[in-house]
Amino acid sequence: MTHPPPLRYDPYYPQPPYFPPENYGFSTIPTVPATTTRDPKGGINTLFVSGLPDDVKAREIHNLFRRRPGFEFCQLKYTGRGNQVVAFATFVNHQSAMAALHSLNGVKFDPQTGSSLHIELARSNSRRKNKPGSGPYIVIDKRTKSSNDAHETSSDDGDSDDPSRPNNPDSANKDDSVVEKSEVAAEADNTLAPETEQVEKAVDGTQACSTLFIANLGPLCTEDELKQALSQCPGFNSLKLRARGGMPVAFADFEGVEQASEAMNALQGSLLSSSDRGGMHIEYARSKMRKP
DNA sequence: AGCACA
Repeated sequence: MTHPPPLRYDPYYPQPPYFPPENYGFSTIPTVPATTTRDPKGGINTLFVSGLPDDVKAREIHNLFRRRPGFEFCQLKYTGRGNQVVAFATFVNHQSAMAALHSLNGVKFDPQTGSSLHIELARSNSRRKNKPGSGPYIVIDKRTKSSNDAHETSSDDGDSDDPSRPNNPDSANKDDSVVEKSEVAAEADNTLAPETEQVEKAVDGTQACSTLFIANLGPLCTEDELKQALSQCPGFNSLKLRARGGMPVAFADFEGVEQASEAMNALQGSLLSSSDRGGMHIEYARSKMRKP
């Protein structure tokens, strides 16, 4: 009920691609030397991701792809078109990129809002490597207010290292003010969102917390099976299972907010053997679990 | 939609 007004949400959405990801329409193309020209199609290892909520974090993109085989690195890009955000994920080869594409395309990224991912092959591969020491996430901010005067990696290659939207004539290759940020600075932008705070809030208004609230568990859910599911997440500390009325809920504590977010990402909607009402529903808890 | 333990 307290969803943010959808007024700022630009319903721009890339249309279905003109070209399917296979070689349809390429029958008349002469022999393509895989030398100097940019590899067409078959050599694309980078995915273009749209359909993201405007408050998506680079960390979330990273968590989305990090378990996919062959994943290398990803970028989050503020397009400057409203609050629209797109992402690029790069894999070791075309096959693993296609595998990730097929397994994640159309997946509901945010169960709260129902926004689902739209993934296509990018036009060109991302070239930026994830440099250690510069932060784990790469954020490209092309929003109108270029409040970042630092340009550490702005000109490390003359190529169009930035795969633009596959279907948008408006993809202007002006100047990529590429700044590697931490995730905190992502939405601290005074251009269009003056209401945003430094604290990270989920779409439903809940606040990020290192403890997770887990609901939609089956009535026969046991602490052990939940622990088993949670222990595959890094930073998992402890679990408390409480039966409220008939439906049990659980609280899972993590080392930090980031690990809790990763776990929520990894386990959201997943089924336990005791599940009888669909997958787990995970949110940030309203307060952190007391110290053990 | 449902959020406890101190």
